[in-house]
Amino acid sequence: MTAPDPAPRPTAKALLAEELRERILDGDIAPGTPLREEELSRSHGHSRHTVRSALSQLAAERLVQFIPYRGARVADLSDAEVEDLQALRGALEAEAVRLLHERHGDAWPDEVLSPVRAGIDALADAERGGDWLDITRAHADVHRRIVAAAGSSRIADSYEQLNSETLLLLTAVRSLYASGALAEEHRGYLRDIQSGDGAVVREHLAHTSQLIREARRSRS
Amino acid sequence: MTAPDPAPRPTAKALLAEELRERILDGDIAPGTPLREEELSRSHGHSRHTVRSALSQLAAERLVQFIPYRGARVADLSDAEVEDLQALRGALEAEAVRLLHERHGDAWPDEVLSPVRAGIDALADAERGGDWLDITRAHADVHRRIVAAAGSSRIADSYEQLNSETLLLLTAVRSLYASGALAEEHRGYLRDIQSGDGAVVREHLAHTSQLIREARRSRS
DNA sequence: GCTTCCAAGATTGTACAACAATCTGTGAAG
DNA sequence: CTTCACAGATTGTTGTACAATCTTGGAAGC
Repeated sequence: MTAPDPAPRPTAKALLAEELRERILDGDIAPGTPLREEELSRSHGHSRHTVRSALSQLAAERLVQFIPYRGARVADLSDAEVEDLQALRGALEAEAVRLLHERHGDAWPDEVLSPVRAGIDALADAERGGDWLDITRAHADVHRRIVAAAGSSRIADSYEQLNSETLLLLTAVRSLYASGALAEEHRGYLRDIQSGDGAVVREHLAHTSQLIREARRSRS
Repeated sequence: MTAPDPAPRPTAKALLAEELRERILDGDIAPGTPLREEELSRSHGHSRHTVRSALSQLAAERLVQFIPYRGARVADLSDAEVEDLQALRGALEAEAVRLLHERHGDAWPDEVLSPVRAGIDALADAERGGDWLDITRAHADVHRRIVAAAGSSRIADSYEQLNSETLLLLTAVRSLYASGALAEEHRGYLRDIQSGDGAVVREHLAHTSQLIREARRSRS
């Protein structure tokens, strides 16, 4: 009996997509920037065909927008779309929390809480480190771990996608949290969601949305 | 001021994807069937490149599974994956219902209810017609309209995707509902969800899941 | 001066062909 | 009966070419 595909060899398309995704999420390529096939082809040493598949892969992940005969550009979300995105994230995270409560009641076991706590510890480290990108990713990771704990791989997958998009829209924002109190805030959040109440999730996200909105405003 | 892209001309890739999607959802091509690039290329008169992009588009929609060097085949969901899929659908529809309740209270206005009622009427027609495929699609459409009414295009999009997948897994099942009482059942459902209670949604979906599970069992 | 329209240039979409990389099945060797 | 190697099948990637479409700059008309 063999394990089911632990590591399917990466194709050139996948590698290229990975590299571009990385650069986009690092803010190396700003939202709205056109991604020219010919240019990427030259700079990355792949054929235009391969570039095209990598781009359409990223388009499927919504990191780039692809319009026929007009090419691909790094996605640039409107305020309304940001709002919508957060609503969707809320729906998934609230459902994850509800499932966890349904299964474990008001006091979740360590096997559930531990990974999340580890994520929060990593977030605390990142905050001490002070690098904004690290903090953002550590923050996203805390939420991802909460959703993953619910055990629905499908919900976790969808959430993962959205996380990626959220990271993207945060690239334009360089200093969301001045305080450095994120880790502490999330310890409280982890305590509160054990009630299984979706309203707690939505309130938390609404707070984040608010910060994002302000940050975007101050920068346009 | 021009309207924002009402109808971007369809590319060959999009047309081919559309055609394949249609055939897959109609049950014309059974789950598990391999989709050979060369063969599709010949039979549809497109280059292998075009076939490949169409296939990877469908893979992004999860209608086909794509494994490097092994090709694409029509997706075939395990029971666990079906369960997971329903959980995700539940999360989205419950959130849509919650949003609608938040906005409209316990008695939703006609502008919200009308499209859904129209969908239910269409479902009733389909039931009278007796064609199983029509019934399934009309049923899916009722739920889609409920989610769409919530006004979050992002949630609606995600739900649409899942609907497509659900339709796919139903292709293997030819007689879910013997009764022909679907339309009536959904009039009741539409009444009940106006309370905004997600539990109503989950219960309804659980019922559907149960039927799907039995139907799959009796056929393997 | 301003708008309208057209013609290059730029960019993407699709095709054909070829070869490399990888999987799969079949039969020989043990 | 199992293991292994090899040939055939299939996918991954590249190169090139051309068609389809968008974009831009400027000429013509008001």
